[in-house]
Amino acid sequence: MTAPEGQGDDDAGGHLGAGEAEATIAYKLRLAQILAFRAFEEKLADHGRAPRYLGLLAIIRSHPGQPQSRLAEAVALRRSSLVTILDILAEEGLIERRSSPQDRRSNGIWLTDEGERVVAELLRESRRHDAELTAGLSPQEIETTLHVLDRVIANLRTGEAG
Amino acid sequence: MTAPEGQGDDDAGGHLGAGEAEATIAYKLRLAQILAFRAFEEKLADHGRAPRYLGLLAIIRSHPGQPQSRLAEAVALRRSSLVTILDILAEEGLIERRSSPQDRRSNGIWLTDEGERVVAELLRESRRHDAELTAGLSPQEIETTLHVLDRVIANLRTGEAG
DNA sequence: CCTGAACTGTTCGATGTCGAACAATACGAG
DNA sequence: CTCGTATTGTTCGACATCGAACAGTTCAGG
Repeated sequence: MTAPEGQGDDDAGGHLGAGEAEATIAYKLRLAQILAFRAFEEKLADHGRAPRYLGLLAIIRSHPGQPQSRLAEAVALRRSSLVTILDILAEEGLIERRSSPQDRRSNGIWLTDEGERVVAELLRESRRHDAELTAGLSPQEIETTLHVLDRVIANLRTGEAG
Repeated sequence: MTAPEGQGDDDAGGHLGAGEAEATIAYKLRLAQILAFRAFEEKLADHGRAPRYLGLLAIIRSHPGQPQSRLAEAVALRRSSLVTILDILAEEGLIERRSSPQDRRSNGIWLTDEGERVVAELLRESRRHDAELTAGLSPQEIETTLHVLDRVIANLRTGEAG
């Protein structure tokens, strides 16, 4: 019943499907994420690099003063990758590194006032963006999907042996 | 009810959440995709670069002989990115470029016999991987999520003005 | 106190993806 | 046929992310 196109047929219009691989969560997840991320960034191309790192910025807002390593885990990037990112966000005046008094190795990361302002605005945009993504879907379907994604993330994180 | 941690609290254990941004599909989508892709690649680190491009290979298998530009659209990458990828896959002996007789600009892309073999094996692995991702979830929840992701992808693709 | 293991942020080289440009080819309007 | 436009694969420079290495720091055990 769910055969968007005959596999192997040289159909003229529409997009190519992946045959049986298309039935997997991982496959659709990747496709959807690439397209969603791209669309969001293009729509806000005039907002500097903040849109790309909105997820990170939102975490910093909810958890001010956390060390970089903790933030890296939260956004599923590597400590080394976060260095450059925070350099950029600091240069754009959105965040601040304050060296921790308790632990001289680590920095606490904080939003600047400008950062707070930008994040608040971009979060509004992101809600609008999400509404576009999910057009034509019921609130129930969306809620189920959020729940499933939570579980998928949790399943993957328990396997994350440092 | 769904408050994994108090926002703003300096909770000791667990992972940091993104506050209100966490409620969006786009945010969870990105997190889940990064973790899933990474886990799959690490598990199959000894299989060359095929795991990373399994989605592409599966499409080629289902639609042999398609031009590169078509494949690029299907996997949501750019034409220019696909050139290097196909170079690698050709060098590993998994695919073949055959110049089209009808249009001397374009190449048809085909799996080699080795490619067919590798893809078949990796698709088995990917099904196993997907089962791990979705552990603890009901078939209904998974089906709903697949449906939602399909719709999200469709919504994003209609906006893709060339 | 001392010493070694673990953790922090950082640098560096390798690889992946992008956007803008390009030559070759196809094709439609006249 | 002819000319302009669109498309195809490609190259190139910019940027993002990674893994491996590193120095500085913390801390537990002896």
